[in-house]
Amino acid sequence: MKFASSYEPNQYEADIYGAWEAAGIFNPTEPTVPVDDDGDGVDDRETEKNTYSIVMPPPNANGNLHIGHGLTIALEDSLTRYYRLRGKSTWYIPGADHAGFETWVVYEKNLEAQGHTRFEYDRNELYAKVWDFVAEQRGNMELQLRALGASCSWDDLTFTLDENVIDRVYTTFEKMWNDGMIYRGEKLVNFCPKHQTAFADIEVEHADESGTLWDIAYDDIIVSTTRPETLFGDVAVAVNPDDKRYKDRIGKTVHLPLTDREIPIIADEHADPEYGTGAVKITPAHDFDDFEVGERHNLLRIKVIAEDGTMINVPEKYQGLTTKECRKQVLKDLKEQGLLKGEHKISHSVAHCYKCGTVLEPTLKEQWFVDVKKLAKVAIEHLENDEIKFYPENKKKVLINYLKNLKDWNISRQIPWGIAIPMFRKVDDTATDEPDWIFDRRTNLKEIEKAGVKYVRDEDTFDTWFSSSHWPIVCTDWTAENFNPYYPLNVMETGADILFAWVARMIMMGLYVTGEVPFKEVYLHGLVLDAHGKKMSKSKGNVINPMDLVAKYGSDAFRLGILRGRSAGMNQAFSEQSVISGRNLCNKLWNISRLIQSMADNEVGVADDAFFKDNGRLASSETYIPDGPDRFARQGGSAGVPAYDVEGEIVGPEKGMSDETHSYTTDNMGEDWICRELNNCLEQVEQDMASYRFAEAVETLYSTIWDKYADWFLESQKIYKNIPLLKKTLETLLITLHPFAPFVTEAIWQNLSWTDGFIATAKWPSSLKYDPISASEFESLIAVVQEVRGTLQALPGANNAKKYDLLYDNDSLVADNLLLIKTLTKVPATTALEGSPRGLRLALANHELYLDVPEKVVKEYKDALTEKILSVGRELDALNLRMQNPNYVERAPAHLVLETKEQIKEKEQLISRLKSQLEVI
RNA sequence: GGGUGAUUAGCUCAGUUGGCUAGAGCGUCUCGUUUACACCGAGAAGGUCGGGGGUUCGAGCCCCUCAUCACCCACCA
Repeated sequence: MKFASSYEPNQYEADIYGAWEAAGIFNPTEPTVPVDDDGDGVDDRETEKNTYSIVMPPPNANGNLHIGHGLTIALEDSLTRYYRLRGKSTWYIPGADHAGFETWVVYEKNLEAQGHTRFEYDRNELYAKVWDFVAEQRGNMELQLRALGASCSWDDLTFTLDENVIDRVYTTFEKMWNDGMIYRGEKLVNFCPKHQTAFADIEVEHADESGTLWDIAYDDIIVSTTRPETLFGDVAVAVNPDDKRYKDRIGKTVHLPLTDREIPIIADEHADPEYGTGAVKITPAHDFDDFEVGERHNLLRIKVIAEDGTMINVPEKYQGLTTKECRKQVLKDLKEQGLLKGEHKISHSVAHCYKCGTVLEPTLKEQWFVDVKKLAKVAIEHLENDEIKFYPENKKKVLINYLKNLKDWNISRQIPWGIAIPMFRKVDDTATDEPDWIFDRRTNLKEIEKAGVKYVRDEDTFDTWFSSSHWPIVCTDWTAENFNPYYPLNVMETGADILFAWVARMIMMGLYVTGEVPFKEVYLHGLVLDAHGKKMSKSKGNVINPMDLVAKYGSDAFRLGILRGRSAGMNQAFSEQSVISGRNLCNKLWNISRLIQSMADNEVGVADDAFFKDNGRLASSETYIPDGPDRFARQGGSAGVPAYDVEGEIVGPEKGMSDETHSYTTDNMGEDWICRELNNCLEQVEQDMASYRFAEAVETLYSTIWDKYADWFLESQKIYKNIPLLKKTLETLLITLHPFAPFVTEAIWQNLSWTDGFIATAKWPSSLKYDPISASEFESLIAVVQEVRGTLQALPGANNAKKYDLLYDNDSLVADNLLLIKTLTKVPATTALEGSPRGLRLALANHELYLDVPEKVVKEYKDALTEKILSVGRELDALNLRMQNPNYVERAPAHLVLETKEQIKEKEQLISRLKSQLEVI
């Protein structure tokens, strides 16, 4: 007997994971390479796949997992294990992210701490340094994934800087370049002066801040600005074409303060007559709106702020100042000249670097852009064609809406840690016929030569989303030539917060590269918030480390807990209580198994159980038969009735069903009932998994295991001991729970004396056979037991259960199950009533049951009885009211009306019985 | 300004196409140490489902409206 009295996860988890991994059960069974048995050079496989593929959103290679990863793994691994048990060739592909910018920020901080800067090294040196830095840290997160039980195929781990990834990205880029979808443009980009890199729009964080709006006189026209220092870059003043105040001035010029330049007054819709003075200065090189105005009016772009945040192209006096210093100086000078006409406090939103919080500077830069129009259009078509199903559903609409308004995508980043952009610029001016830029994969070289012309490498790297958008393609090793049963993926599971950044781009890229959508379904999870529903953040100090929880309560408890109460796309608070409840369930299941194992150990023989004989594990002797008539008590049947299938049809004349694992029969109501409940549970879990309702699946399992299996079935089996059925039903529960709680179910499986192999690769259970009539009669018995218990506890005094006998009269359900009822209610005796009724009648419509309580106690119970009659009366009134409504009788479904009628009859009967009891008192 | 979601028990949340007395976990209260489990067992209290209106025989669920909260996108000279 190996079962300890409680389940200690730490004793098992690491060993179990190690055993799984060593056995290679996480690897897919269906090959990715073509199968060509007949040698005709064509892949023999059908296109219909018996595969299940899912990729892991790659966690940062050199980081630790946070609670969001914990949720991710709980979701993805539950799916993976579920489909593995369902017999699919399952491929859960793990990944590690070089996390371009994130890692770079951490590394640069390190570098600075050592008194160095990035400018001391060239790109190749920096790349190598970061590579080593990451290599040192790497492995932590992979260990943590194992601790969470992720059943991923480790041999196939994909790192975002793997050669095949870079290869694929270059191939796509080349294709886009040739298709004319890549262009180099000088545009305004959000630039972080601290990190010296540009961002995509999507990476920018906006925050409302208070600022100052200054009114400055450009001759007689007053303009308002929050950034006076940019006035040196002004090239026009814009007014609204409909603004009567300035109508006559359009086309004229004004003098730009602090300079000797004249700038034109132009008419543009951008100027809002309602805002400020209605006149706005135009600085195309340093403001997004002004950039567009500049494009419309063909204005010059004068860059006055350098990338390091200092002033350039300005009068000597201001040259080299930081923007902050310059603003101060400009304001001072304007004031002195009497040109500063006013200032107002305003609130406006300011763009910040999402990493360091520095205010981003709109900066004119030459960058590589992807023309996304075609990509977005194709993606929208496929989305509208319903080729991808979204959970939650509404995200599809949100995504389409985003794609419709998508602007060209800046893919250049000025960070060494990333995939180099494979473009080279011509330096040899003499070869004027050659294009200025050429594509070449030799990015390890600073300089290349082609047809006698020299080119130098672009020093930028790709936006990580450009390469990540290939994730389903590179992870599954998709190629144009071969059939790949794993592409498209069955599902893409990831955070709702990266719907635009990642999911949208994977769809566009998948379609562009493969012509197919990259996945069939998308499940998006929300944020895991702290216990009070607040975002977790380091600064708030409310971050919860998933590894702490795993260490404290076990991996399964964490998984069960984090899945509980969570639904697709919703941000939801994390509750440690749920984890504790998960831990309790694991322990409960452990003890259930312990009990069943001990029953099996003490079992004294099941003659026809071939399985055990074959295994030679069991010493046979006699069947245990308890006292009393209970052994084969089944209403409407007797021992050895034929087995029934789910619909209640007799499927075989013989007692006993042959099953792959065990022969079992159901011999009493409780056994039929638990089979029915387990079938319901199975069906429910299957439906829930198909529709990604993880929390509901867990909930169903929890209540089936605890409230049904343990509380009623196992309690009843303390009398009956139907060992083959106990084994069969336990296995059913274990396998069904395995996707969510892999460790404890495996630990039990390995401890049970009769099981073989790993539960992780067991066969998903099929439904159990039972007698449905008998099953529903067990519910009557439950109702009887509950009424007895409830009444006993409501009686005055303590320990009533042990004081009063239960009397029954003319009640076959009770008469046939005396021992069971006695055991479950703990009454001292269950006795047939002789003579006239006495004691307290139980509030059950269809049963003649009394508690043998003395007169005095019955009288003390009078108030409770009166209250009971009143409450049943209220229910009866509601039912009668319903029946009195002719529309209900006519229009509601017949079965509902019938049900109502029956209920009325039942309540009336109950009331009359209780009333007669009251009269006696 | 555009959009999305939320509002159900003390707390965190379920509640699939409308159907009977709205559920769970944790918490609270009462009782119980019967050798599977105190990480336990039995019982109980606790909700006019954010407000208002509508459709329907019937609304937590559908429609309209208001309120509050959260998030996303755009803009803010």
